Amino acid sequence: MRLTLHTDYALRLLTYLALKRGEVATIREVAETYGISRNHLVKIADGLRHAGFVDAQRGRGGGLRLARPAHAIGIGAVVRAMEEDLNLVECFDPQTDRCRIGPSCRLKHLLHEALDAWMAVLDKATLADLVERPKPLRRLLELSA
Amino acid sequence: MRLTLHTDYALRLLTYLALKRGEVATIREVAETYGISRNHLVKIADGLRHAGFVDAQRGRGGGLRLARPAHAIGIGAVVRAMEEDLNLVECFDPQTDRCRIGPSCRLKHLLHEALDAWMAVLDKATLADLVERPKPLRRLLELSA
DNA sequence: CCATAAGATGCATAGTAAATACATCTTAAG
DNA sequence: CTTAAGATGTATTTACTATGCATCTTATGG
Repeated sequence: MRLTLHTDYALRLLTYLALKRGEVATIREVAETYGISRNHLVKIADGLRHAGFVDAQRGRGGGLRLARPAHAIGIGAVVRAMEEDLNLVECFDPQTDRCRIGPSCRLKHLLHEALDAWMAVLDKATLADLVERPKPLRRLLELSA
Repeated sequence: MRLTLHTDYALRLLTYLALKRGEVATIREVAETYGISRNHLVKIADGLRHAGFVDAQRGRGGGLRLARPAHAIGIGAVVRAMEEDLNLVECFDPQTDRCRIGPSCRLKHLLHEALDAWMAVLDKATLADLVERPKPLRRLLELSA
């Protein structure tokens, strides 16, 4: 059980933007800072834009910034937006379910319960909580204090 | 985020064995009943045997049976045994962690918390809970009432 | 004691999804 | 009108999961 890198990188990007305090950051800058693929991050930024978490400005001097204050960006919401497939098992999706005992299986309920518990934890936190202590983070990212 | 089919099939196999009430079932029989690959199920049965959930008897008249009563088989334990990789993100594993903000990142803690909440739900249930109402399940699997 | 039916094991292959790269288009600033 | 930025679509690579196949080991029954 893993989250996709998409989700991981999306949260890193948002963290970076939160630490920028409203200034724009370019995708290139963020990719180079974290040492990850610029092309890949483009897709992720696009996803975040479509989901309404970031605003993008094209052209010279452009870049990305948070579309809302950090405390208004829930971590659960970000995960739900980026993680396309939260079907833990085949039978979560009626389209793909081939399991014979589907109708009477209690496992599905249990796994749904577990997933709800997982999401509840993520829904309690916001991006602001992730950058509560900005100083060490800004140092690690080589952002001016 | 998905569980592997390994885990899914392992739980189906255990469910089948629980419904057999101590009688042996062959891997072939279980694979054919669920309509899944026999070869694949062999591997899964082997994993369950190594983890101590089932006993296997080779040779004619052999097969699988639960190594312990259903109420002593925790669902969380099965998931932990079958799901090799519970590293939700890169930074969960110090071996693979390349993230620059690792040391100060609060996300890791949050995701660990969420994973604990998820596991807590699974740890509360046992195989016995999954077959609490055996009749409809036995009918769906075409096991004699 | 041998034929057969079962699991055990290891290797090979296929299928799928994620990650990455590349090319081109659009937009805005100076 | 040049340059720097994001937008978009396609192609490729890679990794992992799932599956298949071949062979070995073990036990039972005739």
